Amino acid sequence: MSISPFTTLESPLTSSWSPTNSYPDVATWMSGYSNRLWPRDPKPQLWSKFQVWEWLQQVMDINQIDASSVPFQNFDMDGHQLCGLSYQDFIHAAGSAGPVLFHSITELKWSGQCHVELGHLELKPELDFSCSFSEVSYPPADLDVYGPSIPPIAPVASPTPSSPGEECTSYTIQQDIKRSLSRQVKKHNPRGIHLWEFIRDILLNPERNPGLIKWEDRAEGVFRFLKSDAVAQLWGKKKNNISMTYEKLSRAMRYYYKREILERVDGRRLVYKFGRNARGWRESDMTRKRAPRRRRRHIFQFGSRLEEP
DNA sequence: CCAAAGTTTCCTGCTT
DNA sequence: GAAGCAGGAAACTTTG
Repeated sequence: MSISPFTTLESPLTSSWSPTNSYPDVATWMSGYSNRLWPRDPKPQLWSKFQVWEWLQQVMDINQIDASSVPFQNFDMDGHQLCGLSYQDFIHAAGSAGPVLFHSITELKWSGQCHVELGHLELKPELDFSCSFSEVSYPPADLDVYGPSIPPIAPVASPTPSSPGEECTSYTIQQDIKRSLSRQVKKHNPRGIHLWEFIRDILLNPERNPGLIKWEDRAEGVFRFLKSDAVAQLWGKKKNNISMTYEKLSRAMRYYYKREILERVDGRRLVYKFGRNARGWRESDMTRKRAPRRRRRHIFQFGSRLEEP
């Protein structure tokens, strides 16, 4: 059995997520993935690349931002590099989600241990924040690992302009966050992450994939379930549905054929292939995103977005 | 309240 | 015979 590097991470839910705990390695993995454990190192400057990704995913999950709208590969950096990014860098790297991410990391840098949940932001009533960000889609038991809610953005947000004369006031950041979230949350997204995105994220995160799914043909997007029941349990945990089975999960997968998110792979059990409407799984997507367009202070390229199909 | 999207659940029949 | 696949049908949850 492969032991995930997150064995040391503890979660109050790890021992209770499944009545039988039939997949301890999965449970361990889950403790970091969907139980929303914040990276334990309170100083973001000390985060590993993986912790940066974890932070990224959690900020987007919590604020119900469509994960596919932010190129994770633009954040292929450790915490030190992340903390060096300016407000404009975040805009370039994450587009409309940039203000939210910038605010989150700014809070973490200053507070050392808290993270931002937009539902707790003290926004002016006249801003007409119609979306309910306090309504997170995770069990309340998960929330206590986050620590206290964050104070208002204004006193601590202190963006670093990328160039002289580039002013970023807390007011404009707050406006950006408002606009960003208005755009993001309007997208119809019934229950958070989609199944195919969940599968894709497992495949793209080998560090956290303890032999659940593997690529059969990386270039063609062909993959195979190694532990179908474990993946189903994981998906069920994600959706707060303990009765999820591979049979049900596979039915949902088959619905993707019609939408060309998946293509049929005949004659091979547990094998699927990403279709033309699946985004963000190609290696070429990632390498293209990293190619520098112009000289910047940091080694990563900002500004490109994942292609829409 | 309604419609739509995206599953979830159940089912029958077929294949490996 | 078990496990998986295929797809119809209905129900369900969430969002706009």
